[in-house]
Amino acid sequence: MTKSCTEEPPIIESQASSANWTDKKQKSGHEAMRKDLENDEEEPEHRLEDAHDLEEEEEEEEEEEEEEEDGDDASKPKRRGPKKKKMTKARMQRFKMRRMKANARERNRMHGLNDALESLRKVVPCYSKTQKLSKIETLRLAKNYIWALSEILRSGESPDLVSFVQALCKGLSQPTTNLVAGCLQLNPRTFLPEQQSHAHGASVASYASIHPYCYQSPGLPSPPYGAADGAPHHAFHAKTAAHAYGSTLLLPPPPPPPPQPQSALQAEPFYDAALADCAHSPAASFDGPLSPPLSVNGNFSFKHEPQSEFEKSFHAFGGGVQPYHHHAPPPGHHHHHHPHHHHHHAALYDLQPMENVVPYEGHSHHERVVVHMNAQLNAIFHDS
DNA sequence: TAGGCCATCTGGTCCT
DNA sequence: AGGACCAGATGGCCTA
Repeated sequence: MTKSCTEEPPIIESQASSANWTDKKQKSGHEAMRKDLENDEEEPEHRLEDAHDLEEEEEEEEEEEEEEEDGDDASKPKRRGPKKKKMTKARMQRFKMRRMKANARERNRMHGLNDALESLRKVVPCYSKTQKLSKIETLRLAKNYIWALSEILRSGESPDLVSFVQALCKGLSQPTTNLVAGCLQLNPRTFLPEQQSHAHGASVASYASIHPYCYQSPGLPSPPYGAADGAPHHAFHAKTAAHAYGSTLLLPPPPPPPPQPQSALQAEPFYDAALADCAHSPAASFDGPLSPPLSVNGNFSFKHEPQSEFEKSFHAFGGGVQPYHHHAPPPGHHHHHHPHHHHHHAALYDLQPMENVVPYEGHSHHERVVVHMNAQLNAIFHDS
């Protein structure tokens, strides 16, 4: 099929399994698909019978081959290198079996990879079960996020929210940028140069103070992955950032987002997922513990690049560290019995809430969330 | 319909 | 030899 298989006809069975996958994909989740595929792995069993029967055939066929090959050698000029054995039925079967096993392994391997990617999605800002980031965007966002966190750890300073989001979104596609902005409850319009001033007051630290998981920590830009990866020309300064990020952050002008959750913004706000996770048992939906700030600390060996462009802009723009006081919410904080979190920070930080961001409905675990956040911020801002 | 994303198959290479 | 890893190819689905 794909490559010219001179001696191997297409393996039709495997195609069937592939079709199986894609069909199921539409209906149910990956889990179901995976089960099917696991069954598919067993498929060799019923084929094993064939192979088994052929085992006996094999001997005789083997002899046949020899004769045939001898004949070939005699009639044609000698070929060097490994003989191309004729595909007997038995050999064909063995080949198929090998191929099927290899395919199954490869599938599993890719599933493992996807699982890992999924767990990465969960620890990166902006996790949504309904609207997943693509693989590539997940990796990009993760990279930006890591960079941002490490920079914060290193500098001990917290950038303003706009800069932070810009940093996170660096190099991301526009839809993803929208998504991230939405998840962080930042109106994409805020990115527009002329509107940036609105959000400048809000530091990432203060924002984080009400976003536990969602906002595991504030962050800074990552090396532009579109450009030379090693050369950090991060412009954290919002003004320069607006240019540096180019079209990525320059979202299509104002048209106020539709009232109903749409496309990129219909994803659960980042904190939705986070709160949900907080609300559930520790196991939640994470494969392992959400990488806590401390482990971040432990894992990072941030190379201090003295006065990189990034640093300069970071220091130029970042607010100081804002100690976290979760009992003393910023002015304007209205405590509802069932507070909608986006209302909270919208009021608190003068951010422009996304009109079409789905409000979080399961706020019954706000307290826990706050505790989480507290711990995280402490870790981020005091333990490093 | 084109382009993006994805899952899978496949053959090659390297490692154990 | 067999498995892991990789990259190219292919085809399906979805969306703008």
